[in-house]
Amino acid sequence: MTLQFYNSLTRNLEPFQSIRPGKAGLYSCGPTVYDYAHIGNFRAYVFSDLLHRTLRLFGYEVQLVMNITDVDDKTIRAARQRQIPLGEVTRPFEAAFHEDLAKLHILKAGTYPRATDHVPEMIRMIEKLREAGHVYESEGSLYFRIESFPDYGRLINLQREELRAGASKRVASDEYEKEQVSDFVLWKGWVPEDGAVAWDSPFGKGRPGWHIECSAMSTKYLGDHFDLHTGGMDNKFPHHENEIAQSECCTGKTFVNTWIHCSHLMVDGKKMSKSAGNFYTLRDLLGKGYSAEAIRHLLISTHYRNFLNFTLEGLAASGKAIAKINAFAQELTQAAQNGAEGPGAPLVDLAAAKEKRFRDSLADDLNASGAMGAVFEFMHEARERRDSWTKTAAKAALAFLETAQSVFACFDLAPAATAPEAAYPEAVAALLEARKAARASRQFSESDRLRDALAALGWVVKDTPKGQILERS
RNA sequence: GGAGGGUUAGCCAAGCGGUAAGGCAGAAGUUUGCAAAACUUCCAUGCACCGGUUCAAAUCCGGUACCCUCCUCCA
Repeated sequence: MTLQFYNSLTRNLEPFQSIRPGKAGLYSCGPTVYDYAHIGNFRAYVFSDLLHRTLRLFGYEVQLVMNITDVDDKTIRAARQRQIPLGEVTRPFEAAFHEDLAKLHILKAGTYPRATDHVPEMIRMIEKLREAGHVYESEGSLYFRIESFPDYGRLINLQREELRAGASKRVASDEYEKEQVSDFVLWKGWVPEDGAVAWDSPFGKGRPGWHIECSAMSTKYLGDHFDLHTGGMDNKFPHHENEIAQSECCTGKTFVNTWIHCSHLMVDGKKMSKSAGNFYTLRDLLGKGYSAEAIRHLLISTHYRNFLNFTLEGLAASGKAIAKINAFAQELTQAAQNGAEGPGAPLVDLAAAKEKRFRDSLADDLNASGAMGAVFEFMHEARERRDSWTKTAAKAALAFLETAQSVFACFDLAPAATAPEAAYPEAVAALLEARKAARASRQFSESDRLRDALAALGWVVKDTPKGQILERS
């Protein structure tokens, strides 16, 4: 099956055909580094990673670019409030962002261009647009005249008359400085609130508008015309619409073939957002003891174009689900080492069939839920075929799980051996040792008393055929 | 007001015309000194509602209800 994606530009499912055979250029809208990203933001990045990994699974060499927005109203405001240079606001959050990406097993982009490192490119682009007659000046700032781009509004199916009317009640009626309310700024003339944040340009001292950075940086690293551009639904308008206008008016070429937008993460039926205050950061959740893998599982468990209602209950369910696959991988690893000889055809064939279902699901517009279903079906049906768990077949089964892991990246297929008892605090280790002795002499009331004692210290003890195992309660 | 999306078991969720995947929770059983874990089995005559098309509809068409997003901070 070939890959197909839902293209926001055409509102249709389309077979994916890359511009250059075997290669895919992917631009993923990155963060504004004025604060920690919340997991609603990370849904978009995990979605983009799912796309990235799926493209790789299907043999594409992916060139991924993700921007870091390190100059805008919010970052400048934070710098002013804290009375520190802009970079001292943005760099720590940029570093935190990369740490969070790594924790969520999001593959690294080839480049993470910063807006502040690409101001000359943006200025050149604005100059080109000005020469082509798309730009006008007002009160020291430069604006893009959307009337000069007939295709404006394709992404959101916008009626141009509505724009003219300024249909949104949110538009302040005193914004006269623009010819039309939906014209957007390319270059913001310096104002005192900007403080030291300013660049010299042929249009005077100032700073770039938000939208121009993505046009300048994406075309710099991926070319004037590239394959895929992703982001959250709320970036369709105005951000991506404006990117298209700027880029196409500047280069005269089609900008991006396929636009893919992921839907929002909800909390209590409402969009998770900074402004609403109903958000969790990755750090919050890790601090509560949830694993990054469970978070990743939850984020990919719903199709990217559907709303995902985030709950801690759902997160706990994800943690339990992935633990079962991990245990299954353990069993298979045992069989791969100690199993019988022979082809084990039933298990080998089953793995091939489920892998096909897995790949077909992903190819169909990134249906991760269907693909995850294939993995669980495989686990159950493999156990029904235990007779065929030969060394060879178990290796084939593990190979399928590794393929699944190459896209989902939420399992632990080779978990470390249970920590030795010596690794526990002394008091805990002593209780464990005493309980072990009590159990050896079948003094179960003493054993249960020691279990309660451990519970009082915050540990749950479980008896397995291999001995006692401790877990944090 | 305009544009777009949604409604499938207690919760999450796939399904894209051929008779309801999967996960969590729950129930019973195997195992266990007892638990836990693991494993096995069970768990929607039904897909918001009302019509229509069809041999066949959760899937297509028309309508109704409710929910959500966007319409220049937003991933």
